[in-house]
Amino acid sequence: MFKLYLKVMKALSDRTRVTMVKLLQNREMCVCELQAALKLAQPSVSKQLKVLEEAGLVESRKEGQWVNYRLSDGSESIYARHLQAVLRDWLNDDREIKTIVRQAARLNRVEISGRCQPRPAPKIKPGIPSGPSRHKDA
Amino acid sequence: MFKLYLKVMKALSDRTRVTMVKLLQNREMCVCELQAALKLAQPSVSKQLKVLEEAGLVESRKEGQWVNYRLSDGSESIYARHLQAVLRDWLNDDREIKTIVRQAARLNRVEISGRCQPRPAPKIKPGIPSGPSRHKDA
DNA sequence: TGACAATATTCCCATATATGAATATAGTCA
DNA sequence: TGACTATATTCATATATGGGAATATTGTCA
Repeated sequence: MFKLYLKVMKALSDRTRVTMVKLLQNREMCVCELQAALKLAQPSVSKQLKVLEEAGLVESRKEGQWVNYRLSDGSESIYARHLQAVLRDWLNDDREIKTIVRQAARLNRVEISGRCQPRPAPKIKPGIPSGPSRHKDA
Repeated sequence: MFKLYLKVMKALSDRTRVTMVKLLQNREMCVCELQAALKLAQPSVSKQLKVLEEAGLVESRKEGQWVNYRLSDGSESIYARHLQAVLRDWLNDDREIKTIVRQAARLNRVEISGRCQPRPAPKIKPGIPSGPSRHKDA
């Protein structure tokens, strides 16, 4: 009980995670979209989503190659349910939140595709100098 | 706004501090009583109280040699006010909380006085072997 | 099947945080 | 004033936490 309370409260005591919740209040989003919205490394996004998930605050659902995250209904605990509810009203006028939410509204996973992971030119094995130039900036 | 929210949430995301709030829901308590109830070192208690105070969750008031802490009315922010309110209902059935709160009900600062700080025999200056045995176990 | 994209996991590092010991401060009382 | 008590602050330390790089995993598609 105490542990569950602490898990939910801690999950919602971090800037990144709360921003995620505020984003998900508008619509379901995949990791890649959240990453673009939050401007963080992909592993960071995945990890924070896991924290939220373990606190019973979000749920995930696979859709093709994507994993969509959405707010859970809070059935996990009164803490999750209650805080989900109040967070609908809180922080809506915060400048930082507003900016990110507004920008995220335009985000589209198809647009993001292909540049979601600007990987460092996937290891070219020595001896095979085949394709050095990827569609890095096209 | 976001910062204020985070301050309140973080303040209430720690086991010790939440327990303090639950204790203070019953009555005003001095540092020394809280220390006895929580079985922590005195500096730890003072520091956590400061965190709660800066989040607008508790207030302090001097009374003679004591400093009494009580819950604030939450006028600092909607976050403080709201969480104060829900915390009245939450965790009341938690075993840990119940035990501590029950024990604290019997606490009395006068009883505690004199053994609140079982200090390590306050530095006897060399050359003055006057009083070696204090009322350590009486 | 093989290349690639999206996501998760592991590992490492920098920072934050909770705690206690030592110490400082402030008030009380004889 | 001086000893003592309650509280606050400073300092050091162990642990927790958030972030990214590298890597693993999984699914899609040609």
